[in-house]
Order: sequence, then structure tokens, then C-alpha cells
Amino acid sequence: MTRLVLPPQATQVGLAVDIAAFAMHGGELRALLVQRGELPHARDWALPGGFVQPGEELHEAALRELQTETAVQLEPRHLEQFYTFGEIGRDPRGRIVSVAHLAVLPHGTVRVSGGGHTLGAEWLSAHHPPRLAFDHQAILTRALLRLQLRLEYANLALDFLPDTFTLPELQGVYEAILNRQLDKRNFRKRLLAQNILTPSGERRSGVGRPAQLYRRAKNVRVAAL
Amino acid sequence: MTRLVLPPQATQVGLAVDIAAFAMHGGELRALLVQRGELPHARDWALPGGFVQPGEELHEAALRELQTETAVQLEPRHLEQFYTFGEIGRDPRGRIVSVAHLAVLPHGTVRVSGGGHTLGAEWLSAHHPPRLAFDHQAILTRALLRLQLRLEYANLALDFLPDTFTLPELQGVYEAILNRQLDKRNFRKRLLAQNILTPSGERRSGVGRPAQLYRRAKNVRVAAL
DNA sequence: TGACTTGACGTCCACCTGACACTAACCCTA
DNA sequence: TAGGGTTAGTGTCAGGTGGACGTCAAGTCA
Repeated sequence: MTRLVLPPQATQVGLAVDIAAFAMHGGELRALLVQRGELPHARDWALPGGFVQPGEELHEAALRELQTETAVQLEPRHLEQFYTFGEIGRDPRGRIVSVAHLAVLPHGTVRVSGGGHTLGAEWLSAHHPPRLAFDHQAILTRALLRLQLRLEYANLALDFLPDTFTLPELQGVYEAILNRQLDKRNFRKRLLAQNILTPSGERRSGVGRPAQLYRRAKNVRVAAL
Repeated sequence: MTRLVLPPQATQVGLAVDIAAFAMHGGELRALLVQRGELPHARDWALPGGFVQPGEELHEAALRELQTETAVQLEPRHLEQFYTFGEIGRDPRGRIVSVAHLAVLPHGTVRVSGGGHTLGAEWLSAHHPPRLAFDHQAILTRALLRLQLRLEYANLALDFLPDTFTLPELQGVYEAILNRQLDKRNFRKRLLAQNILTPSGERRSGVGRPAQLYRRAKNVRVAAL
């Protein structure tokens, strides 16, 4: 085979991935953020992410960075590439192109800890995050939009909850993601009509009337981003 | 300011853009393809595209490549980045990441000519293209899906037509993009209800009953991808 | 036991969508 | 000039969807 070389005008750039990972926490939609330990933007909050290594696929890099920076282990199906940020000047270190990924964290993956070059990792408000490094606010905003779009078709919300859950809890997830209130009755009607929930038979007590517990119906395909 | 350097593990990759450009031609949806003049995949058909140059934004690179390879001059608003293809091995020359763009060619931009390193440029069937180089078939397929999605909300179809057009012509655009037949009466109902068309008063003769000519209504924002 | 809290439920209306068949206007040819 | 060919143009009905809305039910707790 003929020896092939890159043409000289091919720009060499740094290739990175960033991950906007979401979960429910305290009845609120939260994003997984890390506090940077290095320049540039040391001590600022940022999305987890980093450089793709040679021989590594984009989604592999995203999973690895998530793992090392926040100790979150994620399955590939919870990850979706959604936009690539390549603007000149977005990173002071040079031309760095970042392929941004959206991640939905299944309930239980919530324990995080800093690692790698970070000072720590935390779940912070997705709709009102602190000041973010680089162009990460733009990335987060776009990720939220995508998440809201996805919510409509895929039965994505179930991933935010444990195996069994009540309808009001599920509604809470929708409201947290969409950032607006929904009507109780219409919500039930819609969700139950989809036949993706089966009552577990048990009920959950608390304040007020106990709620029926549901689980994902047997034949329902798990949501893939 | 502290001197910043890229960390050593940062993968340097070739950064490219590819463009899936669509137009109507002969009552059919067509994609703009070029015949490669160089290895690899010499003489194969491919999407127009190429390497991003230093100091060049992604969308600028896309517009430039389109211009040099196909002589098509396009406004930025007709261009939308939609997915990034970065799989290892997608290009035999090494790690090359391509940011794929979707382009809608306004009517009249149809004259093309080969240029750059290509043997020629042509409008070929979008739904049944020839064998394509690299992973360009996957890119094209994804672009088509995005185009179909976009068609629903944005009033994207108008860009495929000249200033004045008939309703049957517009319906033809929808059908070509969606790749299925639509009902005349329902189509008219839907489109006219949107108040984005105004009758020009004139009519177009041909075979059969002359059709009313319409134009884009005054206050309608032009579709932006 | 009564007040409070939260869950559960049904109806109505507006709107949208899709299915469906006939008439109208023009051209061309015999 | 009459008739056939061809395409444009129109309305109705049924079913489904989505949103607005109030009331009763089942617990907890003081």
C-alpha cells in the first residue's frame, strides 16, 4: 500500500472531551462539576474532561476522564456526543477542540470524589451553576437543551430514579429538567398511557397519603442516549 | 501571565470538516459530492471537505472547502455543525477528526465545478448516492436524518426554492426530503395555516391548471440552521 | 378526632392530524 | 370548437392529543 502522509496544511490541534453529567439531587437537577487544580483557570469550576489519548475513541476518553476526575463509572449507553466546540481562543493554551458529551447518571452513581488534577468534584445546580472556566457555561447550556429535547421521546427520566419510585417523584424529575411545573393529572395520564410503568404493589409512606410504587415495565427498552 | 503549554499526553490530531450539502434538482433531493483526485480513495466519490487551517474557525473552514472544491459560495446561516466523527481508523492517514456540517443550498447555487484536489463536483441522489469514500456514507445518512428533523420546525424548505414558487412545488420539496408522499389537501392546510406564505397574485402556466405563485411572507424570519 | 398533607382520579374543550373525492382551469389535438 | 388530458384547488369528518380544571381518598400528626 502506498505510504500516506498528512498534507502539510493539516492543522494539528489538541483533541479533548468534556462531559456534562446530570443527576437528581435534593429534588433539583444537578451537574457534575470539578474544581480545577491547574492553570489555566485554577480553582475555578469546570466540566470534567480532558485530552483524548492516542489510540482512544472519543467516548472512551469521556468515560475515562469521568472516572479519574470524579470517580464516576458509567456505561457507554448513558453517554451521547452532542456538539463540538472548536472556537479559536476558547482555550489559552492553543487550538483545542472539545467534543462535548451529555451523560445521564443512573441513580446511585451519585457518590463522587475529586481525582486526577482536580481539587474536588461536586454536584451543583444545573440551572444555576457557579462561574465556569473556559466556555463551559456555553457547553452546559447546550447540554441542558439537549437533555430537555431527549426527555420528550426517550424514557430518559427513569434513569434518574432508583428501581422503584412513585409517580410524584417521576414528575419531580421532569419538572427539574424542564425547569417548570407540570400538571399532576395530565402528567399521570400521559405517563400511564405509555405503558412503561408497572405498579410494584407496594406503597411508600411519608407525609400525607402514601404513594403507589412503580417500576420500569418488563419489556421497556432501556433508554440509550 | 504564566506560560502555558499543552500537557504531553494531549493527542495531536488532524482536524477536518466535511459538508453534506443538499439541494433540489430534477425534482429530487441531491447531495453535493466530489470525485477525489488524490489518495486515499482516489477517484471515489466523497463529501466535500478538508483540513481546517490554523487560525480558521470550523465554519470558516467548511465554507472555504465548499468554495474551493465545488465553487459554491454559501452564507454561514445555511450551515450547521451536526456531528463529529472521530473514530480511530476512519482515515488511513492517521487520527483525523472530522466535524461534519449540514448545508442547505438556496435555489440558484446549483452551478458547481470541481476545484482544489478534486476531479469534479456533481449533484447526485441524496437517498441513493454512489459508493462513498471513508465513512462518508455514515455522515451523509446522519445528515439526512438531521435535515428531516429540521424540516419539521424551521421553515427550511423555502430555501430550496426560488423567491416565488407554487404550493405543489413546495410539497415536492417536502416529499423529496422526507422520501415519502404527502396528501395534497392536508399539506396545503398545514402550510397555509402557518401564515408564512403570501400569494404573489400571479400564476404559473404549464401543463394543466395554472398554479398560484407564493412568496415568503414579509415578517417571516429566514430559517437558520 | 380533626386538621393537614399529599396522592389519585375524570371531564371537557380546543386543536391537530390524517383519510378521503370531486370540481376548476388551462392546454392541446382532432 | 369540442372533448380529452393534466394538474390545481377545495371541505368534512373522525380520532387522537394536550391542557385546564376540582374533588375525594388515605395517610400523619398534634
